[in-house]
Amino acid sequence: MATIKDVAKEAGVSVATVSRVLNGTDRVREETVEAVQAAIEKLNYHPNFLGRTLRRLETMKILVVLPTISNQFYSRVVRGIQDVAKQNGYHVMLVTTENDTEAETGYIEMVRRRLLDGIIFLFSTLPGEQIQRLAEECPVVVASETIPGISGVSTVTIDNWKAAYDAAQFLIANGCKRIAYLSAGAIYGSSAARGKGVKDALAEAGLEMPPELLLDEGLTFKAGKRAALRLLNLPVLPDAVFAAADAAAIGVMHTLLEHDIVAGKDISVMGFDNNSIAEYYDPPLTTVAQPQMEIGRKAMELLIKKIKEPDSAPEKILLPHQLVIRDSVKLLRKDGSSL
Amino acid sequence: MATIKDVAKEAGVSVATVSRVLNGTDRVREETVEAVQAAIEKLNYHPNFLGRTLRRLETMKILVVLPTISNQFYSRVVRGIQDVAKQNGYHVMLVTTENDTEAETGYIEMVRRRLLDGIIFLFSTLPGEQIQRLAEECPVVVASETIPGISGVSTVTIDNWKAAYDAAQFLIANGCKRIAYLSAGAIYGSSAARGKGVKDALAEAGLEMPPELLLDEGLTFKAGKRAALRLLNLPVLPDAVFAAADAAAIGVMHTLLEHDIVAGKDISVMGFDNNSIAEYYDPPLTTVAQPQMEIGRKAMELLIKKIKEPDSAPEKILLPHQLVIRDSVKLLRKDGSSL
DNA sequence: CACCTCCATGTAATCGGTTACATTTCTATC
DNA sequence: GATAGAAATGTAACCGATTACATGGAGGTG
Repeated sequence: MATIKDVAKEAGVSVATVSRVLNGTDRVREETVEAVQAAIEKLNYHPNFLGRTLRRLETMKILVVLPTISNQFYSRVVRGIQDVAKQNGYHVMLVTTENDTEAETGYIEMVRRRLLDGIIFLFSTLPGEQIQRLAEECPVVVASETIPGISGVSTVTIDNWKAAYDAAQFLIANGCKRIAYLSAGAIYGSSAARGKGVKDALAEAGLEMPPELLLDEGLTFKAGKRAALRLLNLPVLPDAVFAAADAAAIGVMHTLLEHDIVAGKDISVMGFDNNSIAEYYDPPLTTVAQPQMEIGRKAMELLIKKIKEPDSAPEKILLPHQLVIRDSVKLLRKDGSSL
Repeated sequence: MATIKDVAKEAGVSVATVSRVLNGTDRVREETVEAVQAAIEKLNYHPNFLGRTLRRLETMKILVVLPTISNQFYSRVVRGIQDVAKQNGYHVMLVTTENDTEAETGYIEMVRRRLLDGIIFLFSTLPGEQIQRLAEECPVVVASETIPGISGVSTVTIDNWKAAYDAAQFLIANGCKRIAYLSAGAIYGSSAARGKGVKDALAEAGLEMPPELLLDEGLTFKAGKRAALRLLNLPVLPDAVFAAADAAAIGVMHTLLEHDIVAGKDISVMGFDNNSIAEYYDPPLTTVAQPQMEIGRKAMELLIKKIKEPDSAPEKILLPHQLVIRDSVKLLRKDGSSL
């Protein structure tokens, strides 16, 4: 592996001159530039970033922490992050925690130890206080997900409570009285907020949420299938199932269909996120859309701001959500007479 | 940001002693260890990795290049990589190229410049020769995908030609004579190999592959839908559609169904990869399974070998594939009389 | 020709660690 | 109590770059 010294020797100049040619920071005579470039070419030299970043104390790299990569929702958020990152000359690296707290700790150490300029959490298995502490030392943004018990960290999310509240109200307006809610349990802060939104909407309509309709099997397709089986074992089926992710909602519809219960006709089903499968499944799924790209873009903008001005105050950004009405919810009045 | 010097001063020892405490490389008196640890605690010190790796010339980090993260296939391969990486103390970082050659070049520079110990390509937009050149300088493994025109680089794949050949033979054995093949065009080397497998199987049965049945719309759900529309515009529909990815096969089935053509009854459809949606779609999709986790594991093993012994010879590993027969292919003899 | 200026380049300090080697301190032995 | 050897710690070189400052030579001016 050639170093700057080898190049300098080869070209018959000092390392400083080579560095100047590499960075274009200072005037160098044309012939010298050519000699250096010839040496670089000949030795197939590539500057070692470590030396440079050690000196400059910035890496132009940021880290995004995801729960798992097999999720279309996150892939769109990441796209948004990458957009803004690219415009600003940053490289984006992704890591998945796969529920491995130890590994995640390793990754955040990389930020602490200045191997990366900042970090965006789209999820975390770590306790809020640890993230809080990290944020006091390094640029940190939390996006899409909320982490209980943190303040002083910039976040970009939708209003999960309101989104679920709106969804539940839509179901209630269409005659549903018993609404099951599928979540991923306590790991996801957003799940809890959404649960509360459903409960509050029900309460406002004078309804309640019996505990047997609160399922936290998880939010994958398979989890949806499991949840549906549990619902089928109940003495009476609920009027509606609201799942905190589209994949789970589709799992529910899939299993119900195996028992000849058709979503949109015999029962109402709603999802969350508006993945493309929601549009194409049969029946197309009514769901809550999040502005995924925009979440990513804003998160990266906040992170860059924090990198450039470490002392700037944290911001909490709420982006708008949207109900996407398709065919999986049984409408009370199809003619739209007074809905 | 505290440095090792600050800690040394605080603890009243030299930087060397602090370093020894941090790395446990040498004997240090118990009381000194405690004093240093107290200083570290007090200053909230975290060693800067750059200094260390600069000296040691290894980062214990590797990079995985993916086309996109919204693909379950890759997520399983990555899981396999992460398994082996973790056992060996490596951290795994992911980057997606999103068809951005320039960005990808940036990432491979990180490896060249020793910011990372090695790189696994699950895909690449770069010309084969560039990867070839990189592999001569740094540890590189190509997995799951093949890149045309490279030698001297370790690879882990299935036999894509044979897998497609087997799939086509299965279709032919079930009476299909006109088989459409959906691929992603020239970017993916595996697509081409699979195309050749189909063609060779057809040729062996005395059949041919008319050009209008060779579609390279891409391999997403939407691409499958587009391809189906093109097939529907043909004077006669093919007997079978073989897509080089499950998502595309399902897109095909989806659009055909909109025209009342039912896969498994009116037409045969096969996919590739055996994603979980293949199992749960209606009808469940007949497909070719790849040992995704194993591909990832083997790839990481090869990479570690290459990192430890840079001069070891490259290996080309072929892992077994498997036909997964479900209901999307119309079987000639349902009783199994002489299949 | 002396002197000043400017340009190109070299020298050496520096970033934050690690580590070979040197030095000091302690312990054991006679 | 002198001395050898081991243990603990310090000193300084080093990893590969960047960059402030020093230096030397060319060209211009009076």
